[in-house]
Amino acid sequence: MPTYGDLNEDPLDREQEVMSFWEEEEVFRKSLKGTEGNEEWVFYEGPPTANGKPHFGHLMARVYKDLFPRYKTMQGYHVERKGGWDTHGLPVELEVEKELGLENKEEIEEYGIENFVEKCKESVWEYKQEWERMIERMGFWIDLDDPYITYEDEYIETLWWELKNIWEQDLLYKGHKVLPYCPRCGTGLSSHEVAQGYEMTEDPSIFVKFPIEEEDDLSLLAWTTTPWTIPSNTALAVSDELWYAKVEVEGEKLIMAKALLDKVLGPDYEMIEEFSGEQLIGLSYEPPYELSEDEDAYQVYNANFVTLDEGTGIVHVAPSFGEEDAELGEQKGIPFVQPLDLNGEFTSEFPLSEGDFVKDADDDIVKDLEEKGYLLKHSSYEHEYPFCWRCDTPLLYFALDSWYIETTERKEEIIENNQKINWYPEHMRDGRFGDFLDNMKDWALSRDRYWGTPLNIWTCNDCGHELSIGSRKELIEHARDEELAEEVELHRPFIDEVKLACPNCDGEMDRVEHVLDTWFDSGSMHTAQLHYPFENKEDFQQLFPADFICEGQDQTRGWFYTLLVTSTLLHGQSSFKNVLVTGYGLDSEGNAMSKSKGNVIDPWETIERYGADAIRWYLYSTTAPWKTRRLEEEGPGEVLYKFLDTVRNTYNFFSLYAEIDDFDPVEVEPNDLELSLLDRWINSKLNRTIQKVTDSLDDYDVPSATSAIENFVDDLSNWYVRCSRDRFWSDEPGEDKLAAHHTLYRSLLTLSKLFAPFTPFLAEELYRNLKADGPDSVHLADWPEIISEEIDEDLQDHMEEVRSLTALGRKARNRAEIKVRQPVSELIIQSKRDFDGLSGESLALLKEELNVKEVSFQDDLKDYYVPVVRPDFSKLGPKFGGDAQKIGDRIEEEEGELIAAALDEQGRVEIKVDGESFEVTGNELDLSHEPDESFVKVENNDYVLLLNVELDEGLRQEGYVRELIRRIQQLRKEAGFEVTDRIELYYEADGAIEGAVEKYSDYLKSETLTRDLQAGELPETADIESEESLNGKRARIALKRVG
RNA sequence: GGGUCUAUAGCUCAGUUGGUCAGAGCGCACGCCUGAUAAGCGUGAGGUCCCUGGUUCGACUCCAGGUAGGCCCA
Repeated sequence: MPTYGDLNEDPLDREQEVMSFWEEEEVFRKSLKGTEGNEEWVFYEGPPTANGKPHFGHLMARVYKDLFPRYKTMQGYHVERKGGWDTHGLPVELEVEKELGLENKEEIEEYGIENFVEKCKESVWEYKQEWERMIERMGFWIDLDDPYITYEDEYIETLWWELKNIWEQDLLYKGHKVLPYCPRCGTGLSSHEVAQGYEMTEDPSIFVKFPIEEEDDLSLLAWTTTPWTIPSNTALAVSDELWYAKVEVEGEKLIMAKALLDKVLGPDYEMIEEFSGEQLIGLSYEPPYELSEDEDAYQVYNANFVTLDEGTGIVHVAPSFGEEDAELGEQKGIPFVQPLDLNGEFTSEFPLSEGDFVKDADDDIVKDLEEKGYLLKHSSYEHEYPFCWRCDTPLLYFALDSWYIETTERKEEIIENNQKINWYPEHMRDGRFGDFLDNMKDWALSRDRYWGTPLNIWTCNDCGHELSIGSRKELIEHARDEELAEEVELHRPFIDEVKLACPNCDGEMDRVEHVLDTWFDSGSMHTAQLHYPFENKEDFQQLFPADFICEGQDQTRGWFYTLLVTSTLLHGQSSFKNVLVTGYGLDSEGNAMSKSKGNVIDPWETIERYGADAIRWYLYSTTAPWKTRRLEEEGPGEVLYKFLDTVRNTYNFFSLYAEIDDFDPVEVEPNDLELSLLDRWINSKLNRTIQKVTDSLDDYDVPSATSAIENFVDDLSNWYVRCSRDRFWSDEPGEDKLAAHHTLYRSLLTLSKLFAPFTPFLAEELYRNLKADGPDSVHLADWPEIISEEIDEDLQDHMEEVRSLTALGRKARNRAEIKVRQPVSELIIQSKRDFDGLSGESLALLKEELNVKEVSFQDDLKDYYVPVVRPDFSKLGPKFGGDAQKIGDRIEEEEGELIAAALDEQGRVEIKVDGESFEVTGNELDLSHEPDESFVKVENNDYVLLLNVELDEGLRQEGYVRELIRRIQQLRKEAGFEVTDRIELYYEADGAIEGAVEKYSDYLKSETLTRDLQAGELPETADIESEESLNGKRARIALKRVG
């Protein structure tokens, strides 16, 4: 005979046990093995970097990254889940620099690149265990035994193959563009990196005068927040669409935009003349620092970026700083002055600040400008400025040698491929992501750093020929030293040792020193994770492209973009078909969580309080994946107590009676069961739920799926079980009881499968406690199938009527202040709609739930209503003056029926007071119909209910007995009796109660499993005794267990 | 400055092509129910559906413009 046992009360115990089970039985591996050969449903892991700790935000995407693969696996797909680690890049180098106390690139090179790179390789695993522990603890199934690792030679080899492919398509080029540059890190940054570093900062705000050569004492007024760029000024820009003005202020003449005069100069200026910006174009001016001798320098140009938003309408242009400046400079051939070295320090070209870092030179430059009379105003200004996203150094724009992928060449195709991607939410496709594609720039691919995938291009020292190497084999073929090429690690500095022979002139070729933007690493994982095309050619056919990826919205310009670009260039299509974008988690105040604010939620704290299932369900059920949400620390707790515990209790109820009755599902032939109304109802609901959950998940609509499950659990626990309780504890084994057991069993077992992708631990325990046959783990089980014949909409609607009538009936009881344990004689129902009424089982159910003897349905309730007449003093007063009050009183005393009859016949009524007679008409009275006092009336939009509230002696007696039974049950529980224990019952009470007990003794005895019932003195040997007040009557009762 | 999302009860959130939708859960107050219950049920308090205009017979819903916040981009 089966034993079921209770579910663990402590979720932490449960989750530990389940984890051990998974590990011992290798359930994850079995789930992959079991689906081998089936259709693939391809998932790609966006690789995390393990040199930082995992935090709560990482869970936001990862819960979904686990949910869907589990779901699809249960549906029979084979879902490979290869883990991955992102290992290269500046963040790693910075960690190591910090650890070693290195300040800049010179110090790194002094320390030795080899040692440095070795440290980087260690550093990327710093928090690997922390990550693994978290992933395991949260029940995330992903293969971490055989992950792809972006720094491994094989991975790099594929990247080289890809790069060569791109090279051969003529899409890889070297440019000399002005690039955002971090002087501390010594490398250029790509646009997606710059984007991450905008920060509010306070800078000086200065208005600088640029004297015009053509006219004495006349200056153009320009504004800047970066005094250190003034030495590099080589042009001014105005807009030909704006109006400018010449004004006089304190004896000097200035030109600036007319609209901004008041804002900049205040009221104390004198207008001289106004003109279009066009007239300024081409003017020459005298710069404060004349660092350029170029003829084209120091002139006024037209530029469309000039606005009236801030400043003076005249923009100081330093093409070496600022992207717009650089673009204008390029267009107009404005000379480029950059008195800075690669560390961001002024060179001897600008002696005033030689050796100073740019930002530190601000004060000196401002002071100098002031002394020389170039400064009009000086204050400070808060604005956004790009900083290096890693080290917080302000970025500069430098013209650097840099390698690019010419993505713009293939822009159309990339955009086209994006259209084929299913984005969740949909607006990402044409919204944020589509916008980004529309504004596409070539991908600045190279970095002047150390720890990264080396760019696979060698240049001939003699003839300048460039060669792209696409594999180790090619490397060996071209290498001067074959042995070295065979063994060399594909990293700096080792790979730099490999010299090639130029195929053109046989000269010596050196590798260019660059490494790659690390986004190329992760963005190429669709191919590189399999070491394709060097291995796994067949697997690649199966595993490209992905059906599903899922990451945070911050990956829009990151991984999502690079995945699409690389796969379009290499394979002509997107590498993912469906992408689920997850939103941000904010703290309870609505602020983004950040280390600096100290408001980051520690996931471990939450896990150890509520467990992984609670966190998972909380995240799944609160809102759509892509929405920004406020995370409440108590959220998972509510989920646990309210929802998961309800599931546990429902199961425990089943288990209790199933064990008492030796219920064995294997022995049941479901088709032979005689199902009750409730059974058929919950079966219908169950199938509907399966359908809803399946549809919702197929649509990546997670909250709809969870809410369908929550509704089902509510139906099961609070209606099915609640109404079926007596079926379970009835003494007679029989068909009905078996049907109840089996129906509940089936609901719970199916529920465990529906739960499996969401709350894998609870689902597992539930399943394993229940299962009679089938696989050992719910995660090896099939997703439940819908039996559509069992769905009965009419039945569901019908039950809704019952439930709604029950609720309304309880409201009536509440209003009448009669508790449910007190039986009442009748309930009369009038429906406001077409309604056939209830009969049979559903009627019995309603009577049972409302504890009412008779229920009748009536089309018309007029028999139950009596007319009620009330005086309307606003009418009586004016008419009868001082007599109005006594007439009113008299009307109140009179039978409403009589007055109503008189009004009906004659339209008026004689009221006699103190022998005087008054005539009152209908409109001086308020006539209404109300149920007589023996009824309480309630109604809603659908029904009117009349509850008969008159209690006769018989009903009262039953009430006492019901009350007594309830107390006895409570005492049984307090005494710790088993539900099957028989008892002796002693009582001593008021006569009214005694009479009731005698009358209903059989009922009382069977409900409380009483073998022997005795009135009189309570024995001293009782196990428990108590004095109770039953509906105001005193009773003492005692219980003794007799086994 | 641009794009995008969001704004509904004290809190977290639903509100389906404009018309019984002003809602759920949590929290609070009172009552009820309980051989499974950290549960459940009923009632009540609590709302300018961010603001202002517009379209319409009718707007939480559609449009425009603002305000505030998140993210992304300049």
